[in-house]
Amino acid sequence: MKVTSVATTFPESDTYRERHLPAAIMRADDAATPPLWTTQYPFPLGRTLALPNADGTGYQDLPPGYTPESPTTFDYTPHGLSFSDNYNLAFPTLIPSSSCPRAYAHGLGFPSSMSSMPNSYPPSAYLLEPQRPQEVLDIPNMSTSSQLPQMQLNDDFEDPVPRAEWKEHPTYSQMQSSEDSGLRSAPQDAPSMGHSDVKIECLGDDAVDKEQPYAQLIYRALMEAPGHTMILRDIYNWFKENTDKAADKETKGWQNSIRHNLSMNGAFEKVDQPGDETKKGFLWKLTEEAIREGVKSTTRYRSKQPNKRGHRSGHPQPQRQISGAKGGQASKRSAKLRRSNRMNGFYANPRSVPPDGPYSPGYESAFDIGIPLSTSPYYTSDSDSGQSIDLGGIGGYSPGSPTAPVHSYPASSHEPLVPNGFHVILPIDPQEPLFYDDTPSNTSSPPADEPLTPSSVGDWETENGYPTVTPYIFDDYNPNYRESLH
DNA sequence: CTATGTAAACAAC
DNA sequence: GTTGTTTACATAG
Repeated sequence: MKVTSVATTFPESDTYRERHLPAAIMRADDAATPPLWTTQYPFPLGRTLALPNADGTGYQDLPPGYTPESPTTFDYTPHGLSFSDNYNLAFPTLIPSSSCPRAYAHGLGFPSSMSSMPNSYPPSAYLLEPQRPQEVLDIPNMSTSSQLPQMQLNDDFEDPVPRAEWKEHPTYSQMQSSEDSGLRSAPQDAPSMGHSDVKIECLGDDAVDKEQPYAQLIYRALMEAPGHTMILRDIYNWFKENTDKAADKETKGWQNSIRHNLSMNGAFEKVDQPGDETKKGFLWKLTEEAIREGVKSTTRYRSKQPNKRGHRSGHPQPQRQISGAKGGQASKRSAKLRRSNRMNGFYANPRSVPPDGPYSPGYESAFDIGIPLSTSPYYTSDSDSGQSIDLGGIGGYSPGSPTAPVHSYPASSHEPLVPNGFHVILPIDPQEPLFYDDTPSNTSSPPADEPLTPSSVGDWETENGYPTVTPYIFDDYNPNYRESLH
């Protein structure tokens, strides 16, 4: 498999660059004249590539002969698995969509019926560039690409609309024609090339990010980051450069909101920052689940407090909490408890619940084997059993490489690795719908927002001997079930 | 009621 | 002052 380059957008922050970019790349990036990318695989100008080592501890050297002026095509088969395979596995379904990730929010590019808020923000809804196969793959392999719904991988967000309807949608036709045209070599055929470009392409104004929730934006930021990790400061910077949240006000509210979302949304986890880092804070990282399935609303991670709106006085209560009720030590304790519970087994993945049950003695504590310090509450409240499926955590954290954590998931030499550090998780049955109705069912079906366990042979969970039935847990807002791990 | 944004209390550094 | 956690409240839909 040939890879011309890996394009991603990096925040301009120096600290970020220093942390994530190899010197050579930084130099290339700094080149006054943007590199000329092959016409076949156009890439964002001024941006460059960073191929993580297979072990995730660093970055590969640029291919021999590479220069900013004459980028070369080189082979890159870190795990003997073609990228098309990766994509194929990771994005098994044909999803039409516009190139605008926010279409759902704006109602652009889709029928109004498709604008309903998804249960989660699927990865590709924000994977604007990083996982776009056209930018990574050597398309000429038509046999492969024919299997691969590459064009549809662009931003397949949760789509409740039957596929039959997709075909009637303009966007779909557009994609079809694009597909028919063969190589998407023409610039106009190429999907959005960079995050900032996307904004322009989609709406042509800065209003784009205004309506995108923080969780999504953070997700995007992290998706663009090597190893899907960033420190808070860089996330701030990313927001400054890519959103209008920061520009809107001079207040610090947006930063608070970012922190709030990082803390409260289970899609984000923090990993320790070993080494000589700024020692200021943690690295924030996307969970594997988030990478796979996207962000879910932060709301669902919030504690289930009774809605007191009915009898509210109209202004904040003078002393709405006792000391330690929130934040601080008590918070940390509870977080730790949750973490412990989580690590205690079934926190991680409902589908990874050991046969003996979540509290099975033999169930190894992921927390003890060096995993992300994931305090992000994939949970509801302290009384919650704190479930989450942070499989990425289990064995997914490489303490020695904060900038490129190894996502050994599933642990295998065939672990698919996308050049920019994305480890594509795949065991999704091609027949399996990407998204599900979130309506709690009165039947035995799993929580609706939970992807159904693939029933096909070869399902990794099955291989692990774990049950494929997701236990019911109670969701914050739905007493009928609890979301397992998100 | 849900999703989201925001303010703020607090603790630890 | 920054970072992270958590609660509370406001608001739009």
